[in-house]
Amino acid sequence: MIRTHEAGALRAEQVGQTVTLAGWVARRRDHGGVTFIDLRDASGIVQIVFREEETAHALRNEFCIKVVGEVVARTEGNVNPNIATGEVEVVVSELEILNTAAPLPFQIDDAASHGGEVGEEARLKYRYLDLRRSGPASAIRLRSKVYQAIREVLGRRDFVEVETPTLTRSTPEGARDFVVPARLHPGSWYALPQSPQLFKQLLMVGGLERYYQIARCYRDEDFRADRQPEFTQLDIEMSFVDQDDVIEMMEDVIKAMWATIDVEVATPIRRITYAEAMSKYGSDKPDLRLGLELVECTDYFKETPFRVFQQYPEGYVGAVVMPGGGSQPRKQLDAWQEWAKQRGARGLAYVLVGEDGTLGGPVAKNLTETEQAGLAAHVGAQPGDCIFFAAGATKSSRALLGAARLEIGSRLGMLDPDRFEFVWVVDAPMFEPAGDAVASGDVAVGAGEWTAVHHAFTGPKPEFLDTFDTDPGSALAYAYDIVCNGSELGGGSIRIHREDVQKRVFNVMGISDEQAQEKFGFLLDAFKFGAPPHGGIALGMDRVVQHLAKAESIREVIAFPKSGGGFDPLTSAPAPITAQQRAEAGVDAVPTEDLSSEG
RNA sequence: GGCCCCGUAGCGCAGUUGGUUAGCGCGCCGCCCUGUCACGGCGGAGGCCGCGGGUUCGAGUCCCGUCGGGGUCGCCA
Repeated sequence: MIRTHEAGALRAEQVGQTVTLAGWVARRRDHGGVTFIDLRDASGIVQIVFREEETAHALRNEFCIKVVGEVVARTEGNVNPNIATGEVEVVVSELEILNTAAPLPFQIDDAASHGGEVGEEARLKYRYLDLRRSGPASAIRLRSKVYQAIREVLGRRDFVEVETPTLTRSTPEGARDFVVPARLHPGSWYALPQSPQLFKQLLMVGGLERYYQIARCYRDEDFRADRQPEFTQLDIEMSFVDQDDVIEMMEDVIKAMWATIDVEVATPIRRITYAEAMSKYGSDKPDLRLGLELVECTDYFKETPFRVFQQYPEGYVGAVVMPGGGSQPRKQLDAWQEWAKQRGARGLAYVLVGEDGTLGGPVAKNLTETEQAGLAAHVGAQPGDCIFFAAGATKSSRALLGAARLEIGSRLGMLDPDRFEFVWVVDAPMFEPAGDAVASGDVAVGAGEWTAVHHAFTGPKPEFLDTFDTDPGSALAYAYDIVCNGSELGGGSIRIHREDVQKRVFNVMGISDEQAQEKFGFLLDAFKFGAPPHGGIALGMDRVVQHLAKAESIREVIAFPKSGGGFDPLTSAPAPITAQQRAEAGVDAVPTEDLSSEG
């Protein structure tokens, strides 16, 4: 080793020792006769002192240096309590510049942040410099700790870590695939996996029984704050298990992951049904740090003269209360209307509850006296509150109220970032009408009236085994999602392990036997050979670590993330290729048959 | 694909109802300084105001387009 000690590890115990340190110049304070430099390495910072004028003068920020010197105690009054090594300093006797540094595109030292936060564009372009900063560095280190925790738990439980192909064929998650030309088969393409879904099921057929993988997955979809085109899943599959077994195992993993930030997750984690989540929170991933349940009002306004609320019995009227919202100025209430319009709603009806209990706002006068009299009690509003309403189609109205609920929570500062509220959302429907979910036919799996809510390999709950194809609308899936603070960390299901059941599911989705054989023949074949009952789960690790790091974006917890449009600001990928590369890759091969109509 | 916000010095930002020489902080360069730790002092360099067009006597500022970034809805189970 070039060094004998780590800079951040020096304490009073080392006083008197001669040490060799190596690291970066974090900051310098040149007094002419004496120069102080904060030397930074991965372990932290220590102040080193140069007594001779000449040596230190040439040093600049982020020079990589090696020094030999004696650890001395700082005199009283010179101790710096702000750093871990503040009781000592190293008096340098030898300096070696290992590498100089060009002027920096932005400042690295934490203390320099008073010059302003560094923009993300600059940070990502010079991510290797960004990673020298304490915040980004600790996020990446946290991620590593979390992975270790996962491997410890799953190793202890006899899970087998298996790698699956990343050059594979298009799988049916429903997102757009990234594709890779196959040089040896011009006109044919690999797809990058959206998840190892099919492979992990095949591993169960293969008798592995307990599999996991920290797997890179790829989906060619538009960007969001919590999405990247390549992302990482903790992918798990188990044989001979029930929903409760998967959940129990996952809770153990979650406990271990949150223990890395010294948070104890209480288990068992509560469970709510999909139906309950939708009706109470207007979301399939409710944020339970917040009470503020939606209140169904369809019946309440059964005979209302107010046209907007005349939804009984087919439509929906619901409400959510904003505590203390009754005193919002008109301007703010108008802003809510804008907010709702941006979400595609016509507006957001509201009623203000006065301090004396009388109702105000433009909607109130349209309600009957009886309706007015009982309203506050029905929705649980107190004097001084504001009641927001949505009316119309159930799904979109609840979604609007659910979003309003979160907006209220965030405006009122009710979403404590240090709290973690977990919940399992279970009993989701197996299918939804295809028209609901599928706007663009190119990503639709199957051409039927129904599409899988989870994915096509999710089994029905046992009680729907006989009826799921005759009455797809009411069948519940044997699936579960783990949600934390309104963010879906992951989900899974008990899979179909029988060929006949799988074919019936494909049929509901409008996938013919021939098409199924063409796309998933290898899976159906596998099921013929004593496939065990199995199920599993996948967690989005970028989101998990984002939560643990309390980061604003998943980009913060990815070493080299992409920016909008899938562009990598560091390498400038994607980039054009040469004509020769095109020719060799077979990108321009003319397909002999057109598969576009198959879906 | 729709909508919203942002592009001004290396970085973070300000720039008034359009007005003549575009500022501030940090950083950078030089000199000074023996106890600083956000060291300090003096001096200095550094700008196609994202790009293209338009309006105007005059555009960083207004209009149109375009590119880049961020967010959001669609989409992503």
